[in-house]
Amino acid sequence: MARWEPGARERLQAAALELYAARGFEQTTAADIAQAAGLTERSFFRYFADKREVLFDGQALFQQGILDGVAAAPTGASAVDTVASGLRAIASFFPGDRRPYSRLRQRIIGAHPELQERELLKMASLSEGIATVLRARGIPEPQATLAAETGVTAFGVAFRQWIAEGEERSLTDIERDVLGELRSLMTAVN
Amino acid sequence: MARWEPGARERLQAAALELYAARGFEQTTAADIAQAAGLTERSFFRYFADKREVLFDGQALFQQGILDGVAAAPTGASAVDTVASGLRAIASFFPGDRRPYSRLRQRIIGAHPELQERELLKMASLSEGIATVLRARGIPEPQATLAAETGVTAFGVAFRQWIAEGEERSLTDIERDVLGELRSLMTAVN
DNA sequence: GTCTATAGTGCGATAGAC
DNA sequence: GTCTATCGCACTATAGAC
Repeated sequence: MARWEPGARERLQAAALELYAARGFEQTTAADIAQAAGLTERSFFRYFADKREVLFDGQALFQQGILDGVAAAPTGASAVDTVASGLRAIASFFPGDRRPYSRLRQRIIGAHPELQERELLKMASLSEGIATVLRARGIPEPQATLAAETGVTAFGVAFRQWIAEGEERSLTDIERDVLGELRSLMTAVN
Repeated sequence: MARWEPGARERLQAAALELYAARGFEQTTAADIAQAAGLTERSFFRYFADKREVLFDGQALFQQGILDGVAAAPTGASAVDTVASGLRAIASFFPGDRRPYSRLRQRIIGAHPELQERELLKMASLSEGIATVLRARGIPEPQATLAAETGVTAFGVAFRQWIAEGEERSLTDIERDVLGELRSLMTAVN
């Protein structure tokens, strides 16, 4: 038998999710998580910079998915349409069968301000990434930042709706509706 | 001479700002700040829940200022106009002579992800507060949340421009421009 | 005001894969 | 032998409990 089982990272993530859900974030020590994953506390911090980061490991992939979708928009598309292309692309990361997991994870994050902080930072980093792509496509400031942040806002609203109890529409459909609402909000004559 | 000088809270804030700017956030301990303010480490944590919070003491007033402005909008105004009323109201919190202070503070926050996290959480709380007022005024979801978050985005963009080097326009003027950009972004025909 | 748990870091040791 | 994952230990600082 090997000295260490493979998949330590995944075991740590799974254990953290479970323990955070069961006892809460603060009531769970890094040592608890490590032990549940068959490792020591020191190893936990080799994989994750801090106790929060263990819940955000998929972020890089998620962000790249959106950025690829943004880059795939036709040249000359408006800023908003370009960002919308990113949102459409990322919807495939959240198929219907992922809803229960997303719900659980979001419930944990929502219950702990420290975790919300981290999530907000990730979203801000995503906005900045999108704005950078937009600028590279010739969209000037402040339009690039406004379009990027507004798009991330729309994604957030759509995502929260997607994991709402009883919701059955796909994330793609919800995104489309939310973007429509946003357009009519801003164009209201009043 | 009094056993303790008045204004302990303010002295702690000033000392923290100075030390964070001089050596960085992580290189500054709570004890350092307390000592610079003539207090003990224990007292620091009596005033502020954690090392970050010392930079966000004005937040409650700031948030209330916006919410008052939102509440002051005429009944029946559109969601976006209602939020814009809040932004206009808060601009008076940032007169021209406050620019140097805001710049310094923002430079410190921008240099430290932990502080950005805290700021983002404060802004999220502000969004939620605005959305709550909008709902109370009869604006349904998801419009309330979209308008609130979009408004906070616009404020953020305007504020960052206001503290940019060389910028001399008032925050009010910049806000108006940013809101105009946002409107034309969303109404672009393309 | 003191006392304590825990987060998170630095560094050296070890044990297996190759 | 090298390389790398993991461990062990010492340590500081935060933050909360008493």
